Amino acid sequence: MWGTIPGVFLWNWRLLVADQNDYKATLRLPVTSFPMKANLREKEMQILDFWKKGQVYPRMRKAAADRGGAPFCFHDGPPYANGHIHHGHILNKVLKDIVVKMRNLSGQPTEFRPGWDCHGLPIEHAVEKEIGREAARGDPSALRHKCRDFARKWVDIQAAEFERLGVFASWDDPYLTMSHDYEALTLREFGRFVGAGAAYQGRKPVLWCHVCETALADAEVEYRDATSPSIYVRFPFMPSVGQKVPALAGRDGGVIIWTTTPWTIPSNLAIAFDPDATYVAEDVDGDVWVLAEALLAAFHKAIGRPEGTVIATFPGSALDRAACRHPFIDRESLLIVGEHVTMDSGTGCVHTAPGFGEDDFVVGARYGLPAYAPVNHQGRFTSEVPEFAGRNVFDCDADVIALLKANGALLGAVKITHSYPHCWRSKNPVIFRATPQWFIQVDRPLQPQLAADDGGTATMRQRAHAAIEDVKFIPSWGRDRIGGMLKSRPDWCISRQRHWGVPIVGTSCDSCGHVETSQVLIDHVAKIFEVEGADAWFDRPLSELLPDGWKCGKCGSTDLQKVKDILDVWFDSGVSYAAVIEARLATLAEPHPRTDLYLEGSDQHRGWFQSSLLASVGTRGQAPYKAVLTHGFVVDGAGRKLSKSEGNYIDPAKIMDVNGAELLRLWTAAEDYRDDIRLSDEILKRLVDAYRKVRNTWRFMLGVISDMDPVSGPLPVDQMLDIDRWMLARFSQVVARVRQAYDDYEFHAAVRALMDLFITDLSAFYLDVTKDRLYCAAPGSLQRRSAQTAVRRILEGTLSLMAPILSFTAEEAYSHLNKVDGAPDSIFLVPFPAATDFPDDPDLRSDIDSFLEVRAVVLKKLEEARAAKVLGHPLEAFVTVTVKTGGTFDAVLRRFEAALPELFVVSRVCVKRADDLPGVDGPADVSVERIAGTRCGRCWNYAMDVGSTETTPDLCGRCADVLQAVTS
RNA sequence: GGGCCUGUAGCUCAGAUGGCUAGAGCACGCGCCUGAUAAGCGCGGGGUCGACAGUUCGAUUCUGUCCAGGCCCA
Repeated sequence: MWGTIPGVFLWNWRLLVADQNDYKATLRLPVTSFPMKANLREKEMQILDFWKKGQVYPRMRKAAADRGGAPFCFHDGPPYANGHIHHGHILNKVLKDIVVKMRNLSGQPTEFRPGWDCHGLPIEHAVEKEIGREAARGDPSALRHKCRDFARKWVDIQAAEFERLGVFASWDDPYLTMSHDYEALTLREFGRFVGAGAAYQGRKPVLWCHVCETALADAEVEYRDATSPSIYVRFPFMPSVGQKVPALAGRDGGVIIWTTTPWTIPSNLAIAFDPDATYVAEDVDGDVWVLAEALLAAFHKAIGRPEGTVIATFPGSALDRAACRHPFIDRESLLIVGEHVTMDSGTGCVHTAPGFGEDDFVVGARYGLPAYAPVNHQGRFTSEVPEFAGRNVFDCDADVIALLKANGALLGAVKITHSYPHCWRSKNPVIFRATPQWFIQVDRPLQPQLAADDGGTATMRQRAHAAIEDVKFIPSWGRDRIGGMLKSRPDWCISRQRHWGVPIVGTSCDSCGHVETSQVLIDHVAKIFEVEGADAWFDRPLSELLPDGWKCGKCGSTDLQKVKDILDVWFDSGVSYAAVIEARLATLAEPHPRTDLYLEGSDQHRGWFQSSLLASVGTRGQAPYKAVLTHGFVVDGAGRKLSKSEGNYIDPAKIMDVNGAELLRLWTAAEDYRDDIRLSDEILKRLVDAYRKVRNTWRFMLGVISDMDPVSGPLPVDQMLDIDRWMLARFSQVVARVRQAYDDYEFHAAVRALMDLFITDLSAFYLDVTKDRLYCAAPGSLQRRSAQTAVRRILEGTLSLMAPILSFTAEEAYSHLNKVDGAPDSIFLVPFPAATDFPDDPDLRSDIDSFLEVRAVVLKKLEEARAAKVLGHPLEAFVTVTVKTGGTFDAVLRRFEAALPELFVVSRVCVKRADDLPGVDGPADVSVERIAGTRCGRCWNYAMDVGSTETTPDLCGRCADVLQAVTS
C-alpha cells in the first residue's frame, strides 16, 4: 500500500483502571488512521501510483470476468490531439470512467480503450505555422512527418492529463487514427464505398482564395467590411409562369432578384422562393413584377420608384418549377423553393448560382441543377462565358451591371458596405467556387444485402432512419435531433484539399484527365499502408504504389498522377467502429453485434454520432451502437458559456490543485448532465461540503469498527438488535436505488441517494443514537457487536457503491479498513453489493418511520427546553411521551420502549397512554423536563442506579458492570 | 432565421394522469455539545415553481406567445 498503517488499534488495557476519574480511557472511542484532512493533491498521486503498479484496472476487469458476467462493450469517441484538455474533456472522460467502473463493479467486464483523432486541418495549421508556409507547400512528406510528431506529442500529454483524473483506461494501448493499421483500415472502408458504387466524384462550392489559388476551410476565413454593388435584376417570365399563376398568363413581366455579387449572374441557374411566404405580382406601368409581399415597400424605396398595383397574391410554392429567362444568356432560370430563403433583405426571390454558393448548391442539387462554375482557380472566367473570359470575376462586376442595363433588366444599383469573408493570409476577398470533390451518396439504394430488413430496397438515408429507431437514446430526444439532421443533409463530402490525412487513393490521367479509383487499387495500397502507413502515398513514387498493369481506364495511358485529395477527418473517426470494435465483437454469438454505448457531448449529433452512423449503415446496413448517451456543455453559474475573455472561466487545473481531481469527479457525477452543467465557485464550495460529509462519515465508521475482528466479530443478522437490523434494511433500499440509478446512467441520482443515506440516516440518526452502545458497552458484548456489524457492512457497501465516483477517497478509505485474510487489496476488486445482501424488513422500516415522527416532536421539544435554558445536552432531559391508546404510535413505542432513551439520546423516557389527546396536532404529546439525579461519570447518562455499586459510586450499574467484567 | 433542448428556494436536485399550507440536502440565521472536534447534533427563516395569455371549477403541472440560456445549422 502507500505508506499507511491498516487501522488495527491495540487497546491499552492498563489504562482502563488507571484513574477512576478519567473514565474516558475505558470507553471504546473511534480510532482510525484514516485522516480527516484529505490533502488530496498529494494523496491522489500516491493512489494513482498504487493503481498503476498494482495493475488495478486490468485486475478489475478480470475480476468481473471471473464472476462470469456478460461483457459490456464501450467505445471511446476520439478527442482531437491538439492542446491541453479542458472542462468538456474532463466531463466527458469522467462520465465514461464512471460507466466503465460501474459496469465492472456490477459484474460486466468492460474495457476502456481510449482513442485520439490525429489527422486534420488544425494540426496541419499548427505545424505550418511552425515550419513556414512555403516549406509546408513544397514538401508534403516532411509536413506530414511533423504533423505526426505533433499529434503524438499531444496524445501523450492528454493521456497523462486524463489519467491524472483517475480515469481507468488502457492508456498504454490507445487507438490512434494515424496509426498504420488504422490508416489502412480507413482506406479500406473508403474502398467499400467505392466498391459499392456509393462514392462518386462531383462538384461542390468551397471557399476559394484566387490569390493563394487554394481552397480554404471555414477557420481560414476572417470577416471584414467590404464595399460591393447591390443590384436588383428582372428575370423575364417564361410561359410556364402563367400556367402556374393564371393571373400572370399572357402578361409581360419578371421575377425580381437582388444580389451583391453581380459577377455570379452569368452563372445563374435558378431563383429560389420561400414556399410558405406570401408573394405578390404588381403592375408597374404595365410591367408585372413578382417579389415577396414583406419586402415590397423596402424594394421600392431602394429603387426610388412608387409601388404599382397588386394584381395577384400567392404563396412561393405556387411558382415551383416554373421558369424565367436569363436576362442576357439564352438559358432558363428555374423557379424553385427552399427553406433558406429569408425576408431579411432583398426581394424574397433569391438569385441562385449552384456553383458559387453553399445554399445554392444544396437547394440546386435537389432540383438536379449542376454546380455550374465557369471560373478557374485564378478567379478568372473561363471560355464558357465568352463575354468575360480570362478576366477576374471582381473586375467584371461593373460590366455585368452594364450588360444588364443594356438588356433592360437592371432596376436599381447602389454600393453597400457589408461584412464579407476574406482570406486570412492574403487578406483578399474570397469566393465560393465549385471544385471537384468526392462524395458519398446518401440517397442511393444500398446493396440489397445491407438493407435486408427493409426489403432490400432502402437508400442509405432511409436505412439510417430505420437504424436509429433501434437505438436507445439517452435522453430520448437525441433520436429526434439526429433524425432531423439526417432528413435534410446533403451527400457527404469526404474530400479535402489538404495533406495531413488519409489520401483518397486514385489516379488521374495526364492524357485524358480521367480520374479513377477502385476497390482493387485501394486494397492493394491499403496493404502497403499496413506496413508503412499512409505516408507511403506521399513518400513513394506512384509506380511503386500501383498494382501491376494499372492504367487509365478510359484511354489506357500509363501517364498517371496521384489524386491529391485526402479524406475528411470525420470519415477517419466515423470508421472507428470497424477499426477498434468490430473484430472484438466478432467473437460473440450475435449475428449483428453492435457497441453497447457511445457517450459524447450533444454537439456530436452532427459529428461523430452521425459520421459513425453513416459509415456503418453504408457498409454494414446497421448502426454501430445500441445506445447513445449525450451530455450538455459546461457553462458558468449563470448558465452562460465559458469564455476566457468574459472572465467567467474557472481553470480546471486550479481546481485540481486546490481540491484534487476528486472534486471534479464529484462535480461530474452530482450534476444532471442531460442539461448543460454549471460550474461556479459556489457549486464547488457546496461540493467540498458534501465531500467532507462523506469523508468524515467513512472516517467515523472506520474508527468505530477498528477493534472488531472482521471474521469472528460480526453477528448473524438474527442476533442483531432491531435498530441495527433496521439500518441494514434501510441500506438494502439504498443499494437498490443506487444500482438502478447507475443502470439508468443517472449518476446524480446515485449521488443523491448516497448523500441522503450519509446525512439523514447515518450521521443525523443512526450513528448518533448508536454512540452510547459503541462507546460504553462492553467490548465484545452483543450490543456493541450488533452495531459494529451493521456499520461494517454499510461501510463496505458504500465504499464499493461510491468507488466509481469518489474513486480516490473510496480507495484510500478501503486501505484503512482491517480486512479478512485474502481480501482484495483494492476497492475496485470488491463488487457492488446487491440489495438482497441485506435483509429487508418492511414492518420494521415502517415502524421506524412512525417512530421518527415521534422523534421529530421530541427533538422540537428538546430545542424549546434548550432555548428556555431548562437544559443543555439532551442527556439532561427526562422526556414524557403520551400517545393515543391502541394507535400506531402506541404499538411502535411499545416495540422500542426499552431502547427509547438511546433512540432519543436522552437519559430517561416515560411513555403514557391516553384515550384522547386534546389540542395535540401530531403523533404524540411530548413534555421535557430537566432530569433529577446524578450523572454517571462514564457514560454521562443520568441513570437511576448511579452509585449502586460500592467500589464505583460515581457509575451507573451498566458502566460498573462493564468495568467489572473487563478488569476481572 | 431554423432544428433539438433547458428554465422549481443562494446552490444541487425531487415532485405532481392538472387538486390539500410545493419538498430534500447543502448554504444562511440562532442554539447545543466538546467522547466523530479544521468534527457532531437540533431548531428556524427562505420559493409570485422564467414572464404573459388561453383551456379548466382549479395550472407550477396542458396549449400558445414571449424572455433568458445552451448545442447544431443558416
